[in-house]
Amino acid sequence: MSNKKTTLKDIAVKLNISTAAVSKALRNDSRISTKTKDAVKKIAKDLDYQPNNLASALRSGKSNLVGVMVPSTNSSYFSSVLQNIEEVLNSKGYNVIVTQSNESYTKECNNIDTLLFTQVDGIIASMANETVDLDYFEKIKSKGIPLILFDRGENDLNVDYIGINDYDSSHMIVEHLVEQGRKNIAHIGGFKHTRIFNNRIRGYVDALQKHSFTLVDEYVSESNLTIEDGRTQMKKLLALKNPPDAIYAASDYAALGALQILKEENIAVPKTIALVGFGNEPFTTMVTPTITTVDQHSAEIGKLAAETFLEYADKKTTTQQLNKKILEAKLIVRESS
Amino acid sequence: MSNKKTTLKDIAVKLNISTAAVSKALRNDSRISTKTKDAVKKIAKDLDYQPNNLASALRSGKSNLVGVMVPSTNSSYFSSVLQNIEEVLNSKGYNVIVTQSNESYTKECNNIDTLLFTQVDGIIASMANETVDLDYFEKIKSKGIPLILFDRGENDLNVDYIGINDYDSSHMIVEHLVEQGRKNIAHIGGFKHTRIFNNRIRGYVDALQKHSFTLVDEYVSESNLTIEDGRTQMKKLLALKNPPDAIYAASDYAALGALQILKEENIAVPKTIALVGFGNEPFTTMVTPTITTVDQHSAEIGKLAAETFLEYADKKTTTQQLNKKILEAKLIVRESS
DNA sequence: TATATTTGCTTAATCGATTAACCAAAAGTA
DNA sequence: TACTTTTGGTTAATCGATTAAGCAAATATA
Repeated sequence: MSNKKTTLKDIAVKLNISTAAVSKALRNDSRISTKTKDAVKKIAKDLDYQPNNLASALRSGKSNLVGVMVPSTNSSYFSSVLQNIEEVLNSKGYNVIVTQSNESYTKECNNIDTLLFTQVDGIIASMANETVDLDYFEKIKSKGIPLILFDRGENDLNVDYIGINDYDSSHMIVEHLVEQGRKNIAHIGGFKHTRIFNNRIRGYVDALQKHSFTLVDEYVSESNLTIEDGRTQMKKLLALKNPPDAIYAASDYAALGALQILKEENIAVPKTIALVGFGNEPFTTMVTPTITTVDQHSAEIGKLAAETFLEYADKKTTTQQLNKKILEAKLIVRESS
Repeated sequence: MSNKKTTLKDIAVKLNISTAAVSKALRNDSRISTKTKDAVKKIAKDLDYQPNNLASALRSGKSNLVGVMVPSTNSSYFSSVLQNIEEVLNSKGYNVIVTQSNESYTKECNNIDTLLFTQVDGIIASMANETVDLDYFEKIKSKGIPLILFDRGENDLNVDYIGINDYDSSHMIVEHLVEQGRKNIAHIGGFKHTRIFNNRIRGYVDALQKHSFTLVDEYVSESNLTIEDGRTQMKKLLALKNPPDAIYAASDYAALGALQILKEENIAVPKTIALVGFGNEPFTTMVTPTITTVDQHSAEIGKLAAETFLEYADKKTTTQQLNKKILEAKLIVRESS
């Protein structure tokens, strides 16, 4: 019908008052009479008035938009984090813009530019695996926009970080496998330059040492931890003259790849080789055998990330520092170990 | 350092020219000298100037923001659609705001309000399962904002729609099962009030008729098609005095639930009972046996949805009508059938 | 009654980028 | 030389909502 958005002016003209009065009436300013307020609200409803966020955002310097950048929304972990961020922020009047980096540094830089261009009030991000150069993230800081990192973070940026204790998680896993009587534990790991994977590797190495196991170099690999990577690394491990009797993969996807190979080779899991993944992806309960894994408290992390942003939300100046909120991960033992 | 965003004015002051000149210089207006342009661009770069999108959006009436609403990002189908929408739109200078309805009608209404409030230039959506009332979607239309539906659409809204041919897909599946010698084919279906599920049910019924099979009422059920629903329905089917020898589930999740029960009951798949899902979720290749399913061309649908929006993007008036783009789904035969 | 206070608005400036309208100086043309 | 055209800008209005400042009328106070 009207095919045109209603503005404050439309209401003002209709009631023959100023737009200022209309604006105040809608925000329940005490200097506007109840009579006028009621009249304004009635017309507003009739005309289906909705405030133009762009205008108020421009005026107030606040867009009420928060940018979230994840490697991919297509993992139950990130999807759940996202959902919780959205929930918390929506309840506080913020909207969320989601962008995916697809683990690409270039895409990540573009996304950051996009978010800054859109005038977001803050950015919550988990870094791409290949990201090493932090210039683009520094750019966010230099514009005075609060930056909250989760999962894949970076100490050197000196901003807030929310994640689990990866180092301890590795200990937990190794401990568990040792308890099961395993002697030769291999680790299909992520790249060392990504802090969380580095921590998992360190945790693995130190836990072995704690139990006086010797570290076999061939037992540790670095990759992107995809299903395909899991398959490749598993094949390599089986080809060793002394193959391991337990595998700890730093992602459920890699664990799944490993499991596929083990099944193809008719190797009994967990009898001959035990398997542990990381991330508690839903498919770990769908396959046979179900895979032992580590839960990363995605919901909690999403909430904490959002709440951390909110702490900065109404301050005019932003000064951030390294402030870590670390949750304890939870080992979920299933059939594969 | 500066902790303050650079504006046109900052550049203008530095060069002692008007902001209008700066604006034109940056957009390569022919009425600005090369010398001035170069000077402006240099300062812009030095000060790390980034245009305030809110201001230009307000002025031009275009936010360059497109809202996307899906039931959930946590499915490979929606995630892939999303990724492709984003890709196409980003390349044309648009940003994407993603919201999830979690299959809730209330959340969907809130999301629509949010998107309208944010002044998006268009909305691409797939409806929640429980949505029956179309008032909120009508609201989008009445504001003159282009609306593109995909997957879960609705003819009565008279807007563009992109999806697969659900009716034909059911035929394909039944055809396939009949070829495998199956006589008693059950259907774990979605709710009839959702058009796509209704079409799948109709396709199933008509295909049975085509092969002169009698329709057994107990063989058809309606549910939300979650894993749990799949388990429940499968149990019911097994409890019948004449259980089916083939299951066609309208979602992979329901198919997975059914498979879990079949395995628990030690029923051979596909020997005793064949199983077909819908959606080609990655886990269908991860379980044992791998599940036969239907691919919905998520990437293609995402691209088409984005391109359809772009057709309206620069027109001042929007008049939409029912305009369907239907892709043929692809049957992917695997071990379960 | 005279002054102070409160009520209920209006006016005008502002946020930052864009653009129509305008103008002075330089260059071109007859 | 006298007029036209082009060049290279400037001024001011605009998008819609918000808000500081102002002001007249109504009400309260002494």
